[in-house]
Amino acid sequence: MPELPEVETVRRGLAPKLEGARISKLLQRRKDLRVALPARFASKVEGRQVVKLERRAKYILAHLDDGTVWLMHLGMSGRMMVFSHNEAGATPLDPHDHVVFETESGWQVRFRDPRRFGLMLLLKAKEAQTHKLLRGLGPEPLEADFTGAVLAAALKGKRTPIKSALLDQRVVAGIGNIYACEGLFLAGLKPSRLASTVQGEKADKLVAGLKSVLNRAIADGGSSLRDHVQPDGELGYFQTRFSVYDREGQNCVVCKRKVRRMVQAGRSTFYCSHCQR
DNA sequence: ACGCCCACCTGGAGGC
DNA sequence: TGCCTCCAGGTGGGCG
Repeated sequence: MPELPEVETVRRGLAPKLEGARISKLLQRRKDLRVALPARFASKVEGRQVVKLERRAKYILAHLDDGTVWLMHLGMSGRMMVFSHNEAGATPLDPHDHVVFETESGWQVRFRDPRRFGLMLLLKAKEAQTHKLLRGLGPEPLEADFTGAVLAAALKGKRTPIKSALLDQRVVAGIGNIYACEGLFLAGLKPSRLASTVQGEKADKLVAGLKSVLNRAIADGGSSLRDHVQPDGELGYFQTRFSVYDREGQNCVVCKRKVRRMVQAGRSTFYCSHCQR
């Protein structure tokens, strides 16, 4: 599911409702997602105020007023849905609404995740920097310090296809299957190219391609394929702008030759064999 | 240490 | 209509 642009879209949708708000009630409808939910989850969150919502890679971090960090990941099929008090009353819960919480200001948020690959954890303030899920993450691709030289250094010696390397969250954080394919297309790089050969100008172009596609996707509210919707229920529409992803057999937007699909490390890769070298 | 493969889940789409 | 197979925005663990 959700990659960086979708997670950022969710963060931006939740922030106006949650930042500064106090959690009045939390309902945990299932004990475990990808990992066990926090013990005594409700009692640790109820009464706390959300100070700030932050995104790191594909994680959303809700900083609470006691220093706790409420860590959320949407997995493949997770979404956040925001309802006003009245809307919530008129909308029955779905069997996959695993965590439901309310703010004193009258919002209800539902975390719905049919496949349950997502997670919610509570980290103590000190843990937040060192927790194993966050510790090894690579640079944020939209930060100014993510440059061609930085990417090139991370790829040095990597004997894996560049497509697979981009999915490695230690190399760069937040890229998933869609934006790896799209970024490589924009950079004119063949997905099967050995990662270690992406150096110099090639790395510069790849960084530019990734930043460009991520920024445009965020501006469009992310890509709504199967599960992603913005917290207010609006669909993202970046999927209508894909150059290669999910376009097998259709014409390349640049050269009009057929877009191809192959499987790398068990994941579909879409590319144009003429435009990408 | 590194790279590959699988498992973890559910649901939707398409074929017969 | 129904059943069966394949596929899906992720990721961490185990294996060689």
